[in-house]
Amino acid sequence: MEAPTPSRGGRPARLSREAVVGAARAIIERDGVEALTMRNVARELGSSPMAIYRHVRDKDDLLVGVLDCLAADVPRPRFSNAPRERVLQACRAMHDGLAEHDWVVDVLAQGDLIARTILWVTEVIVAGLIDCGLSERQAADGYRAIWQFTVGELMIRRGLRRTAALGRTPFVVEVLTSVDAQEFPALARVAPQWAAARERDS
Amino acid sequence: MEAPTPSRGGRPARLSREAVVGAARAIIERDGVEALTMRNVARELGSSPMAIYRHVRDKDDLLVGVLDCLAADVPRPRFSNAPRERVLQACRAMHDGLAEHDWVVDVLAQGDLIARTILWVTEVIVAGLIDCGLSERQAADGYRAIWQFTVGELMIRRGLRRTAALGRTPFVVEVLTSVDAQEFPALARVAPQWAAARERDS
DNA sequence: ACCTGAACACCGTTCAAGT
DNA sequence: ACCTGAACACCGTTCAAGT
Repeated sequence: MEAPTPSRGGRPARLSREAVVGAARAIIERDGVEALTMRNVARELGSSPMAIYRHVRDKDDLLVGVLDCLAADVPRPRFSNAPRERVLQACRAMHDGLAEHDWVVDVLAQGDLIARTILWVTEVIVAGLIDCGLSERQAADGYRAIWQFTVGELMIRRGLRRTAALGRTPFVVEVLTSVDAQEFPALARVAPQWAAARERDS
Repeated sequence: MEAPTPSRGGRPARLSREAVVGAARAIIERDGVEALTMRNVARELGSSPMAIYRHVRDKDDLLVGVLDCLAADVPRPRFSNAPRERVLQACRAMHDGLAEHDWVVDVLAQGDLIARTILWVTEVIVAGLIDCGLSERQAADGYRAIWQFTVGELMIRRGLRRTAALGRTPFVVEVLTSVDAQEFPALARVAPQWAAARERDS
């Protein structure tokens, strides 16, 4: 999984999976996910596009690599003694870790992925829920709900960021605030509330 | 917005926005979103790729068109008298309407979008929440939470479907069930629970 | 063993020209 | 006014060849 082979003889490797993933991450953080192309990674490394395929199976594999090395950077908080508080801390760590790089939802949308390097968060959450008195089944369901909520939040936040980056007022806000009071009285009443888009955890 | 112009003289139109959107929808439902290319739409209509741009601004605009005509098909349930029940009915309508075409999360991930033809669902939910005694602010927040939860569910479901379509067991399930009991005791305990992936509403 | 160059089969979109 | 053809600037990836 790390080096392609123990490298017995032959031409010495100039690239490595680590280097390729690193270059990909640099590109994403500098120019956004949409700038991540195999050809750009190659340019970043000063090599031909095809050299990359020696160290990474395909673009998806590369993306998982970046995801994994990102997850490794999520800071591990000093956990409280109270189980309930511990769960919240872990949720916050997960949420903040992901929110920092909101492009991950693009990857998440692609397929079901999980970074092994972040399993400790899952462990803390599930353990905390059990310590709160939940059954194993309830804990599993609880984790699923938390994950679902988090993914939803990331996705919405990303959409809003995108249009914000374009300098336009979000399409959703525009539609919801300019609603016809005759047709949609309740929506018209709450219209002023939408602008106050705050951020919260689970 | 509908026809490009009232069409005063000149060459008669063979295509229309309606036809283009219809072809796009047919392609998506037959072959999946990844098959939706401008060139494929053109082929479906027996025209040149560029003819399409006369009726649709760009690919995003086309996608919004499909989304809108899909939303128009969401059936409107006979609503209960109890406000709480009404909210649940509307949530279910929204969820089921979206779940039927799970590719919409791809579009949602692209940017913040909303189909005007489905605002009635939003109206019912917000009105119902207010009737339940929530303040306008609470109702707005409540709707946001429901939407977030729904989007998260769709996204996860889509990821699982994708890998299921490939015939593989989901990556997430694989990782979570093969976890090291030493390192992650709580995860090992709940491991048997993950397989039972059921479906629920908010 | 590792890397390169040329090539394949695609994209979305612009632009000038036809009818 | 509507449509077409050719072209541009891209993609990810395969394959045969170089070192």
